[in-house]
Amino acid sequence: MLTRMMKSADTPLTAEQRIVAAIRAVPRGQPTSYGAVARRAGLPGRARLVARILAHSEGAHLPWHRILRSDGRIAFPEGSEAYLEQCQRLRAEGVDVRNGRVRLLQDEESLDSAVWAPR
DNA sequence: AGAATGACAGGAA
DNA sequence: GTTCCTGCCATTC
Repeated sequence: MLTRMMKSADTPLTAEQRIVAAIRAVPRGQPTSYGAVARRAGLPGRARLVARILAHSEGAHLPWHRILRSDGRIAFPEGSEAYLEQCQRLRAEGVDVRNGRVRLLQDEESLDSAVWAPR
């Protein structure tokens, strides 16, 4: 009682904390979208908040490179420093990046469904 | 307070 | 498959 109040108690996580957690949960080699991260964090419609948090969280060691636009395209201007860095990091995880774009999985689509029902 | 901006999304064309 | 256009949300001018 007293002890649990002193620690972190039940302070509801802030929107930012939930989003950061959702970002950390994105598996290697399985990129997702800003909007999907927001939904998983329980904040539908706040894709732009996800983007803003990433932009301001340099040094937080987040897998920022796994977050793309809903259409699978890299969000940075083509050819920019960050763009190239993102391509290379994704490829390093085995992701097929073609022309600055990847194939995103649907929300309920798991990795093995993608493996066993490729298209 | 109103306008502009941004690592966006989804549907229309 | 595209690109284009409008809506969104939060912050900054």
